[in-house]
Amino acid sequence: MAGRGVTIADVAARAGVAASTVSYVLSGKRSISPETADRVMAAVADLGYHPHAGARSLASRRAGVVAMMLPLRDGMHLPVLMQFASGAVTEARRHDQDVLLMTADEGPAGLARVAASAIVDGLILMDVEVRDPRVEALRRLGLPSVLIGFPADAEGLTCVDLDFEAAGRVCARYLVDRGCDDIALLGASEAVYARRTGFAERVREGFLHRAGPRAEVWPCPDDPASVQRTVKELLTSKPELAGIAVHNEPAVGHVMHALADAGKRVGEDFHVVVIGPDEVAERTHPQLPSVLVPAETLAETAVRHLMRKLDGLDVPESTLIEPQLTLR
Amino acid sequence: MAGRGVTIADVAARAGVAASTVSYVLSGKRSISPETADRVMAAVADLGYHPHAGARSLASRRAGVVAMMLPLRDGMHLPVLMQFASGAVTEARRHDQDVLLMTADEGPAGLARVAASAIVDGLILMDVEVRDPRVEALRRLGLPSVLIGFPADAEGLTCVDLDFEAAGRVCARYLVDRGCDDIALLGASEAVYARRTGFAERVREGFLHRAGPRAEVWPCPDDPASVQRTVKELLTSKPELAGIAVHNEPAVGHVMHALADAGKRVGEDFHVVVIGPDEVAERTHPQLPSVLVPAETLAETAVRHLMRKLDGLDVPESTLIEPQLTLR
DNA sequence: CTTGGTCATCGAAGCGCTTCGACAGAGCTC
DNA sequence: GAGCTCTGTCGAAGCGCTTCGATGACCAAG
Repeated sequence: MAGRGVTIADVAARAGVAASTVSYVLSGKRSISPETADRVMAAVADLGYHPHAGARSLASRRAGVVAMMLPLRDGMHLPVLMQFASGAVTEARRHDQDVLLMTADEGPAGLARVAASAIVDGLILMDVEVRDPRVEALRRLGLPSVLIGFPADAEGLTCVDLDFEAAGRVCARYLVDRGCDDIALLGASEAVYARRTGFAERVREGFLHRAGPRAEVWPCPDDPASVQRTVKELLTSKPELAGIAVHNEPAVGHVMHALADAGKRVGEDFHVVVIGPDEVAERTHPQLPSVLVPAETLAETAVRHLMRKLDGLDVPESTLIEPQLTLR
Repeated sequence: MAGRGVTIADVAARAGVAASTVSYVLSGKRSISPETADRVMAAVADLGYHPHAGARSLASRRAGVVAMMLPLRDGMHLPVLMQFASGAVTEARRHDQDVLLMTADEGPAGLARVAASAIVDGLILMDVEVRDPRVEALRRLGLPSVLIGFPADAEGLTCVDLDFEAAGRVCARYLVDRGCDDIALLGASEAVYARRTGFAERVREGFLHRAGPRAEVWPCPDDPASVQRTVKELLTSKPELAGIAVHNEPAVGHVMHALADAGKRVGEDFHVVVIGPDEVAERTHPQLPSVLVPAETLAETAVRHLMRKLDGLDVPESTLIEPQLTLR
């Protein structure tokens, strides 16, 4: 069936038209009579014709492929990345595009390569950091792109991310709604802030904004001992503390232990809410409510924005995805 | 710098040679004098030239891209998939190839599409099942490919997978070496067997082969209650039981609880070894030794085999990766 | 000195597609 | 019924590369 090397000429011959007519039927760029179009489509189906991607890209200067650069090396939470990749591919296919997978370690040179070789039409850059050398390269290359995350200078770029400030607000509200007056946000470790300033601050602002005057924010390292100590100090300094939001993935388990040690019964006389992946919140006992990074939604939004850019439409420079609180 | 649209003609002009000469310098397919080659390479560097992927693919009938079809939808352990993807991209880049990401839900039609459009030269199919419609499509299309996993009829295909029989042996040996006489393998739930018969049996055979006559294999569902019951029955039926291997990811945590309830102190008077991802074995207390699916190695091997096939070299039809036991 | 053989390079053809301009024929208008 | 404008279709050019055959330069052998 779908023979090797069915060309547009074969389709044209079978339908009794010129190759250009086949092209126009397929692209819809000129009006074609319904009868001709039907015959062409029938020939396409009969022969199992698919345009040669290289030829198409050469002639039309559109590859039909977008690149996705993921930080595969370290750091990011693997399942989240996978969800992201999955969402991006699915959405891209809806637009008849394929997705080329790149790793962040190819860096700016990798971007230059794909741009110059015209192997992709555009690019989605995952996990953008505040000072990211790739961003500068992107500007220079003029390759249409969408970033996940916000670099220091986002001027002229299209960025998508979770609305972390809203996430902070949502967590505060969750605790307040449960009658907690004294609450705290247990923040991330220094390492995280170092890489991506901004997003931690935004959580904190959202949290404080929505919480009462007796809310506090405590930074927190993530090794067991430090968490234990931090929680103990926190409880001592605020004896009325009734709820905390944890924005520090690796610390969540330790926090739960520390609270148990202090005699707090989470879910009853004490409330905890997590900002992080589902797995983290599900692994505790009891399971915790959480606000997660909505990887699929981010990916879909990013792809959709990129498609619009490729079509010459405009898109907002900055898009913030509304956080969702999952109760458990 | 890397201007938009630097062509081979630009490079040729700058180096004072014909375009074909540039091509030959770059591909090494004809001998070129060192002086000329140097001049050409200098021009390439100066102009930031990268060949147009589409043009190259059209002229040479080689896209320089391989597809990787992942089961993004469900089932498989996400982190493992991600490691796999990462390993594949890294290895592919070493061979100057890019990787196109596809999802398994495109099915046979997706394979037909990428084959006919010549967008990729070859394909890596992840998580192949015993009866997999994609395998048939693959045969029909004649697209060079490497499968991860073994379908029912692997004749003429190139397959790579973990050597599950060896994994079973390794686990048995671990327990035997620790002086356990009575040991058991706690197997997977029915659902897993239904999809991919074969690999569970192989673990079992390896286990029994290496273990003493008093070893047993117990199948086990993975909900908490069933695990609890299964473990209890197991301990009753074999009072001398001193170690078990668990080949059932979701059950591991429950097994540990059941053992604790029964008064067994794992790591001291009782031994447990896991066949599964690192995360599963690290999440328990104490952490357990485990044999993991070596995703990166599998990916690298698969890509390497595919490259050889694309170069017309031959590769073994079946490759089994040696399992590694990680002590903790 | 011819002849034959390498070696390094060139020019042209062609890969399969899109796109542009051209052009018949149909349907208007006046 | 002459002059329009539209519509639907065709043919040819050209996208940037690889590859094949040809060619000149040079050298060794006869």
